[in-house]
Amino acid sequence: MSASAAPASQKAKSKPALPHQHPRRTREEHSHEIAQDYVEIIADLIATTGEARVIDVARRLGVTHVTVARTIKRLQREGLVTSLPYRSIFLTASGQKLSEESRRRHETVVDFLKSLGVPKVVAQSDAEGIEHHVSQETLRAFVKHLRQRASA
Amino acid sequence: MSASAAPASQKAKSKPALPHQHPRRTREEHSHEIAQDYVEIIADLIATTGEARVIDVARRLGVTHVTVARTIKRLQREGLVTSLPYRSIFLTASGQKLSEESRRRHETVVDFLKSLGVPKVVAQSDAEGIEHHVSQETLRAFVKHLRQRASA
DNA sequence: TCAGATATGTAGCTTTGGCTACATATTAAT
DNA sequence: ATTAATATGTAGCCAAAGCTACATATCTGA
Repeated sequence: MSASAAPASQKAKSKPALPHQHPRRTREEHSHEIAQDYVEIIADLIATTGEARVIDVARRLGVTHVTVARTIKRLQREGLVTSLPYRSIFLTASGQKLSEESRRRHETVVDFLKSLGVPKVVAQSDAEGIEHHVSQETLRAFVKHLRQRASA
Repeated sequence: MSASAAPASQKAKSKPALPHQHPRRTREEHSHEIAQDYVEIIADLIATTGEARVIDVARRLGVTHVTVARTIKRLQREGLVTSLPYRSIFLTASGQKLSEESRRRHETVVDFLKSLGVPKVVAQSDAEGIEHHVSQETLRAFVKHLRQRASA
């Protein structure tokens, strides 16, 4: 066997230097997903309980307060939240914006899945993972589908 | 302001000790997603070029060969692949199984998105992220939708 | 008020998934 | 058969996200 393989169907030569079809699941993407989860949760906590505390976020995510505290620092660095020692967490303008976008997207995905007959609980659960990977185009397709359903 | 917040709507007291609604995006889940990506790519490389080399996997993922080599070691530890120094990578029985499941699921998601009118390229791209978060139930709903479409 | 409960912070460890730089093996070509 | 190109491996760095253990601050209730 050669290092480059003797291509069967593909093309012919060794390394056609294919442009990597997808940079994809980079570390960065992942941490951005986490950022979205955080701002979504923070916004929700503020809306429903009046404020967002580290411990609440931790409970929601099922991680320890230490993890949350450290991540909050990162989000602060990135300008999404503000926080002071022993105080509750606030969203900056851009954090607000991101949380709203995320929430809207999240809801669309949930509604869409439910419209397919997926049980509510499952839809909510799946949406949390799916929402981060739905492009504008796909989201629009979801909305279109929902509208068709609605008008039918 | 109290540490526990004065709940508005939620319930009442401070920390109702809500069971964390979702363990979710744990580190483990993430590395499992990566495992699936790897076995999918490895299976595809074997199918299309005859063998899977570290460098090919690296090109497909858009990462360096070092990252791939280390991850392959992990997958080997986990019993999904076998590999020997300077040799190509093989899937174990369970690696095979996982790759097939992943591929099937991937294809279903792509077909489903396309059936919604999402452009092929976008569907493929989105599917890569979405496929890891689609539960059995949701997948079944996708299939059902596809069948209805087909018979319509 | 002050003591106990709860929340937050800090130190430090682990694994994972990125990377560069450099060494070595393998393959391919002359 | 050597050499040059390519692939693989190793060492070691980084950041993120998880953890436990322990210290400190804040809040609440008696």
